[in-house]
Amino acid sequence: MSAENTYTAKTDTAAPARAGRPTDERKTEAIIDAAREAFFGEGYSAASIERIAEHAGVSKVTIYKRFGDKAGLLEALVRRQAQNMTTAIGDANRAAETIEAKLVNFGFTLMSFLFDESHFHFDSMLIIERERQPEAAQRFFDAGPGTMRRELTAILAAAHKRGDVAIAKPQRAAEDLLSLWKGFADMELRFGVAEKPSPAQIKNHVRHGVEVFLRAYRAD
Amino acid sequence: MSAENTYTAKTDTAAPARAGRPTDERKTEAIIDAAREAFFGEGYSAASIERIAEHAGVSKVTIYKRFGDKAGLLEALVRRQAQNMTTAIGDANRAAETIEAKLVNFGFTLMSFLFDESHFHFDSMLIIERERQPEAAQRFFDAGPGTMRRELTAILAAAHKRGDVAIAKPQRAAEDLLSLWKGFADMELRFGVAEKPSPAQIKNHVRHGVEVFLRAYRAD
DNA sequence: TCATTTGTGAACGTCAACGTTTAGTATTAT
DNA sequence: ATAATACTAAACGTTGACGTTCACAAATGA
Repeated sequence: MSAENTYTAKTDTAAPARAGRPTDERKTEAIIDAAREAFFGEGYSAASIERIAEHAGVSKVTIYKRFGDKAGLLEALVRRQAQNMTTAIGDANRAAETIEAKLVNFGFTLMSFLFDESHFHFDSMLIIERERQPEAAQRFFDAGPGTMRRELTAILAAAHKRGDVAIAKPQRAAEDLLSLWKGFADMELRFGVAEKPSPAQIKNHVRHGVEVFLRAYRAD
Repeated sequence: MSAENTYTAKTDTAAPARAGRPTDERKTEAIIDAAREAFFGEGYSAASIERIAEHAGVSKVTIYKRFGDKAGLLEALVRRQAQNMTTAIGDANRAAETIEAKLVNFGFTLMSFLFDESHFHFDSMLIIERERQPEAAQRFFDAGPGTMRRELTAILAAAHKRGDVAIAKPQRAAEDLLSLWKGFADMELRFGVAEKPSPAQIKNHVRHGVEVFLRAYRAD
């Protein structure tokens, strides 16, 4: 929150300029990574801080010093995850010629991120655990799915204004398209292989979704 | 497995015709109901057998006598849930005039079931917990989503043959429609109210999904 | 009535995890 | 060198949950 950090080009810890031994930022990363894997894979309750510490190559006390308790660790992870998502979506909103290309672009970046981060487990976990951490969950959904929906809604509304599509209710249409994309992933996860699909497969999924969507919403 | 049960019209326990005190079948129901609520609401690990017993108005020992252990209880619940789902889908596949009415019919029954049973929590839980109970999860997915997909695929293929729609790959189209339906529910769950939507709202959701779907797949 | 089975309540042993404390080591600025 | 901070390993107290055991009550057929 305050502005007392200094930055270097690399991941190297910047000089803290004061006090004793500097905190090793890579440890924080390692902890969050291990927490992600644990929380994603086993769910919040089943995941144990002891195993997270071991897997991160870090003492248990370090985790408590930095994150307070288990809930605090979850909260930090949620915050990080939402932030990752936001930047990924920012990247996705780059220029493209046709509305079709724009949508494929957006969808591909989004779906790649979701698959890459095993995001569905996270989703699942948060839905269950949101009674325990309502604010964190809310913040995540706002930053994640909420932003996606807003961005996509804006894209569709603009396309409608240009006459590329015929969309009376852009938010609902955005939900439709998101559903088509996400549905693929759900099916994949339930029936299919647990391995994450190749970029080519993801692109096919996304393309198909856009195709169906545009057949339904194409301006005549 | 064996055929030594006798049946009456009601939920009343049939006469066991042998031995000492008859098992109270309503207790089994109460246990499964409580387990459903607990597993749905908190996830497998967080749910405690002690609380389930208390909530079911039953001794803890009774649960262990009937289900062996916690995993056994989950397995029984999964079995029951899959069976409920199958019968619900059977009901959904009744006759209707137009393809549109058929699809709305199917979707409405399906979505009503999903919402009514807070099925998404269950889904979420199973995805996380399937490492612990792969066979049970597989059986559930086959009986639930798998059956849905098969049934819907058949309906769409038949409609294609009659020339009502233009669908080259019926299974993919079925996934599209299921995605559109389920996506609504997901959004609802993430952003919206936690309360379950009214039948009218569900019907609106389903109708909209069918509408979009048919605009995309309508035979010209 | 008696044998048989279901079910209860309370207590028990065990274990895993949370979160804390302590004593000591590592790494930095002064 | 010294003070200050980060970090570790190991032990600790506590809690909650799993699953079991035991003595006893309840419900039924013979």
